[in-house]
Amino acid sequence: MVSRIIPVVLFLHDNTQSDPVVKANNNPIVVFWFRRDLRLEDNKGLYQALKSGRKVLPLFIFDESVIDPLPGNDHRVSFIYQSLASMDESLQNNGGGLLIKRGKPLEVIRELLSDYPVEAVYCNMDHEPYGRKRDYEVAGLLNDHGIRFHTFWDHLLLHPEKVLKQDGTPYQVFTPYSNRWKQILQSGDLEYHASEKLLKHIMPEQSMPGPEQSSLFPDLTELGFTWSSLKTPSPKIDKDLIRAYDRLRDFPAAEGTSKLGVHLRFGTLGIRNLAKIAAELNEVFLGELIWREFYAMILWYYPAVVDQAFKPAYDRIEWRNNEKEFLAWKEGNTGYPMVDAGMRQLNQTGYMHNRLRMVTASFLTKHLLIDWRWGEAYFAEKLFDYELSSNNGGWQWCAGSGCDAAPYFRIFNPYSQQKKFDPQDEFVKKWVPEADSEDYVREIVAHKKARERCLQVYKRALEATSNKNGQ
DNA sequence: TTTTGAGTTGTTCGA
DNA sequence: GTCGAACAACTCAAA
Repeated sequence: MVSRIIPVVLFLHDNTQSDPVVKANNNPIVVFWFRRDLRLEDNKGLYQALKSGRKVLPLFIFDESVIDPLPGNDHRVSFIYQSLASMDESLQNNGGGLLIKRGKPLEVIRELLSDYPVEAVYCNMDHEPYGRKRDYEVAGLLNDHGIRFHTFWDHLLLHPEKVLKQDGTPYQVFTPYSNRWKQILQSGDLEYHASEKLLKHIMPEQSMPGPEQSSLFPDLTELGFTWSSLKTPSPKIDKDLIRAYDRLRDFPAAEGTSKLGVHLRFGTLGIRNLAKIAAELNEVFLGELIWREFYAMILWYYPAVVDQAFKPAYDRIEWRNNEKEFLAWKEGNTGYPMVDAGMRQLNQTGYMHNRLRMVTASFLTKHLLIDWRWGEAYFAEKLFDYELSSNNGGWQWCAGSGCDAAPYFRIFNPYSQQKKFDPQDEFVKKWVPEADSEDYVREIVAHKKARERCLQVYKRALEATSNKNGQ
């Protein structure tokens, strides 16, 4: 396996007392750019900005290239908007406010530089390819203006470059990664950054230029969106749930999972505090947080996994990709109660229980032989807590194509899964009430036949590859 | 350098 | 009903 390592550009400066290029008749300010860290508490980059000795202009940009393709009532946009509004309220109480813009980040920031005497821009780093490219370009722009760009590692606990094998290369197997990760974590990194205590350094709202004050914070409709009707899971950390996580997490009817993914994804909950609690209360729960870091690390070092199998051999699988069957899967009409229950939960709530994510993903890739990329894209569209690295890692794990993936002959039996993890049919009945009746749709494929077909197709693809490589 | 043990979440078959 | 082995072979990680 050839490592496809892309160059890393870091701007980790602690020295904020540099010589700024500022406009003559104005006091220089610094900008804090919120992205996926939508909270005022324990926000590392914000903390550093507030400690810079300058007034801080808090900024959020609705990135057109991200939100334009989304449907008008996208629940994630509503969630972001709501989170911004809540931060804005707190900032108002401190005499400031949040500046909201819609556009292309590079252009918005270029414009900002002409409106404000910006001395430096602060933000927390992004681990995804798009965000890294965006920040690289912004860094270039700021550099051209002699403006410093201070970025901090906040979204994840450990930077991918901190958890490496002894030979300096990244891990590809979870368990040793996890062991090393825990080892390193013990030596710190959970420090609290009390950004919320420093809000007096926020720029007073009256000194923000603009035609009208109200234009600083536009309505959701002005941004081209309407409110989503879906419910937002609470960001509250439920300690009892975390204590019981290893016992209850596999039973979807038990609601034994935290549903905090969405808050980690948008940063409405800080990872440091959660990891601290997890480390104290439940090893298995902590393990899930480490999986999140593991897949982020994989995406960091192997960005090609976004559209390629981590194990190239798996890109030779002859997917059937039947559109009708894909539609039946999406709508939760496969005739397999466990699969349909999961898909309907996703469609109706924007969430799917982890156990069901595996069952439905295994069914799509192995029973229906539909390309994992199709399923991944559908989850990306629907999941409230969608995060590229975790979603991609999970799908490639299920399809067998990922690093440290499930062996391809491990094909979930939807009925065994139901019997084991929903023994009273509680979850299934909730989402597929007609499952027992004659109205229920017939099985789209017979399990045994589909299983054998999958084993054949996978085997053929993998043999073909090893032959081609001359063994 | 070589060796060795191990690797998220499962299923099926036959004794 | 229960239990262990087979399923496939490979690559990783560390000693």
